[in-house]
Amino acid sequence: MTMSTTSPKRAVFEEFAKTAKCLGHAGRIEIIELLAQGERSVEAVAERTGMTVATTSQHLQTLKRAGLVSARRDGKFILYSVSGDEVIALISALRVVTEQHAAEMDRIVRGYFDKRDGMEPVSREDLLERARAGLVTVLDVRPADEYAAGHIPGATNIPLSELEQRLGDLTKDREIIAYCRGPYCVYAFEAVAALRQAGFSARRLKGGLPQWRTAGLEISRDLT
Amino acid sequence: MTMSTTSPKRAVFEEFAKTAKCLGHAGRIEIIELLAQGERSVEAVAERTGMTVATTSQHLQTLKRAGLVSARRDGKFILYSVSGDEVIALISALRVVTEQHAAEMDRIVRGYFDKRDGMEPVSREDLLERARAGLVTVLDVRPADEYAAGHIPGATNIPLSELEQRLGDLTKDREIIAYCRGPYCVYAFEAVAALRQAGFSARRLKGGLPQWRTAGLEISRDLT
DNA sequence: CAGACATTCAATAGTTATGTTGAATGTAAT
DNA sequence: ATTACATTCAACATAACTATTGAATGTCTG
Repeated sequence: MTMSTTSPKRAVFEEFAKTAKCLGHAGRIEIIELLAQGERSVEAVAERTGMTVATTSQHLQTLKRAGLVSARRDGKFILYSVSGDEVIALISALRVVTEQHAAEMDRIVRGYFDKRDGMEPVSREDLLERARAGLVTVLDVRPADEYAAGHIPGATNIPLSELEQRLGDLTKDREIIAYCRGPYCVYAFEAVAALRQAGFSARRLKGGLPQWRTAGLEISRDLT
Repeated sequence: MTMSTTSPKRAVFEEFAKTAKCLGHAGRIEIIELLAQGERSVEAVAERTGMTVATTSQHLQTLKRAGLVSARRDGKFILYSVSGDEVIALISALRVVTEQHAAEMDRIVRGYFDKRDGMEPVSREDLLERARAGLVTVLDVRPADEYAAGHIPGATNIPLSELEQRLGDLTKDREIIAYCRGPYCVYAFEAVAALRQAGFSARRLKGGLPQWRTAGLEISRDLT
């Protein structure tokens, strides 16, 4: 029953492996997470990640070959972006598995950040209780239009793309709880990482707005 | 703003990359898909994949180190199994991205199998119509207990683990449409691949039983 | 305890990935 | 055209991964 090395089945697995191999490099994952926030030029990516332009370009081409990112030309620049939501779902799944299973993860995160709060998300019940008591800032990091279409009551909206510039809008007095679209969305993860690096105490809501809605909890809406 | 090479952010990405690197090898992906069907000994995996026992053992240890598979001792044997459903979701996400984006994929699959039908799933509507006309065999490849708890009317149940031995139960006269738990379940993919290799005409249902249920379609149940 | 067997370890050679260099495209302005 | 600039290419040294071999470990059976 065992086929030769070039059995069709093996060839298919080989393709899967090629995709995975692309993600087997910290720099490339960082690039994808960056591009998940919006399209960027090679130089912009290089600057943000600290890699040289040539190296960045090569990584971007590797990602493009695997179909994970797409490129378009705009004048002198070539703008890269992630190819689709499935790619975001993929690295989210990667994140979930890594966080669940790699015990080292916890040690690294806890070593650098606050001892008490790791990457564990906050439950909806906890959020409601503490928000009512005024103990936390609820932060919606989705784009403004999605926020307008419906958000958790009392939540502040700062899209992830503007977070860095608007850190001054936030207070360090209360813990910040960030949320985005759902368990397969990276925005909240990114926001928490950025906020902690900036000295804030931050965690993310378990799930996202769709799950909040499903749980039958209240939603605010901006009238147009 | 650019931190040194050992910034906490980079360290986190490094962990993600470690997990992904594990999947960057066709043999290891094949192992995971095998173990997704049930726990197996090193030798059993080696035999099925055609790798030597030593090589298989090393791959299994790599997977274990990354938390993707777990091991337990049973007498002389060490039985490996996937660590959890998140792992299955991860490789399913990998599969989705690869199938969507890697153009090569199609060429490989179409080259080996029937020209007309690739990997595109069959819609619920198509399935219903053609099943009523007696044009297709609907195949439920989930474990027997899940089948008993609810299945598509008229579906035949052959759990994936028994499929190879029970190929004789199926007819080559009609196309076979396989389904399992849902878009994040690998069973149907596996079944279609196996059936095609055995000379059957086979495709998979888009989604799975939960989606069927959600769409408000009829479900049969075995009485206990 | 001795033998059989499943699995793992250690060392090695061949292969592949990575990041750096400096040069080569290709596009937009002068 | 010529210049400036963003990106890519090509080639190399270094590092990491892979499969093989034969030996070592640990568990059951008689």
